[in-house]
Amino acid sequence: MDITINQLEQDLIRVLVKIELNGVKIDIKKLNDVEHQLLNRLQTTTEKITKIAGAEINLNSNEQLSTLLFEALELQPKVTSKGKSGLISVDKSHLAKLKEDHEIIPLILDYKKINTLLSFCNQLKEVHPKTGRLHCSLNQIGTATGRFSCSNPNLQNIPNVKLKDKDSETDELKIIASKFREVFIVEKGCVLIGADYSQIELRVMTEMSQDSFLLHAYNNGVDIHELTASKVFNCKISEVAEEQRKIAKTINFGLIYGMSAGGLAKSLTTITNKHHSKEDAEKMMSGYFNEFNGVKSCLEGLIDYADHYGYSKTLFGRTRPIPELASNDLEIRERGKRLAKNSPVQGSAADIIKMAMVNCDKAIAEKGLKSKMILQIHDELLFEVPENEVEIMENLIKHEMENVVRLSIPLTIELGKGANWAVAH
DNA sequence: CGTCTCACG
DNA sequence: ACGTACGTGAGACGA
Repeated sequence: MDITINQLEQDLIRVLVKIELNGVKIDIKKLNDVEHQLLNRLQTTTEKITKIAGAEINLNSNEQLSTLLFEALELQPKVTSKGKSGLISVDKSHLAKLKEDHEIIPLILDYKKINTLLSFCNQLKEVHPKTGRLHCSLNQIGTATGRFSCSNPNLQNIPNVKLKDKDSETDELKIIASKFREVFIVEKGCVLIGADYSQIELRVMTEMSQDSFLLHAYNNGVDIHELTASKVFNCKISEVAEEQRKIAKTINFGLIYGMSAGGLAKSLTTITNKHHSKEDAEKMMSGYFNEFNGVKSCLEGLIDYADHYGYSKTLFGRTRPIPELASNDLEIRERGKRLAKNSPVQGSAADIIKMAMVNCDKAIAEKGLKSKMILQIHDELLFEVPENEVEIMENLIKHEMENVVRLSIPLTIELGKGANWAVAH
């Protein structure tokens, strides 16, 4: 491991200790209110389901659920995809396909949703008796790529639901789900500031590849998904249709994941609601790599590097062993290639925000400010800021995060503030 | 303790 | 012919 990464992780320890000790303030009253609503809905939903099913059934058991749907109610599964256990999948994407086939399906989907939301209520209730705040563990060596993981409770997977106008009266569960980030509040006299890096992983990809189209786009404020669409569909940027941009966005995501034609096809099918074959996806990918040839050679180079050394490396020297590349099993080697492509991207982004955390902490201390860093969510930092420090902190955060490293393209952040996490995001 | 499901980036 | 992307944690089930 590179010495600068070792130093970074060393410096970071103090920052993480502070974040964990600071904790996050929780609006217990609002949380209880949300829980109450969920419990009510759980009861009515369960009653309806038992009535239709005609018997008590444990909906948390996929086995029992599968028996009910495909044997007792004789529903025809649309896709008979089975996991290792040989059971027909009954996850929400599969259930959604059966929505029209039986009145019980929407109820089951609701039940599952309510259950997961209740689990978040349970986790968030565990505020510390002395501080009255919620203290998670940020696990510094929690992941293979260099990110943190977060546990007890995991505050990096709190539902992030934004309501559109049309949802405001129809989908009650969605409305309840949207409350979860409102529960994250700050002390009286403080403001919550959230700052997240804009497309940091695609920017890292741009830096690593030095692809001329990507460099140009990020240096000139061109919408990256529109650019991608114009290249893949061979049209002018101004002529890109909404759906084409959506597809391009999926391609850009896939790029970061080390996409395969099959994976892209499935994802395209889901987001467009239209079937896309593996061949479709293959065409789009070759179209993409034809244009963005800097990206193409970069990805090939990443595989060669990991193949040669047995590990991948980020822009700043963080390594990840990839023994999968030496496997005799073709599938495992394919996975190794995806890891070799993804890890440097995800890892470099992690390096960048970790450096920014150290710098923000240092700047806050040097200026003798009372503001506190309270959470990191991969590409986002949250701060609890006294009202009289808001302006100085906005400038400080923006400056430290955007200038933490000098790349060929700018790093930009989006900053929001308010009484809770929902409005600060 | 492995598997499945689902929440996040 | 088949399923199908990267990184996590929590919680339930069932062997």
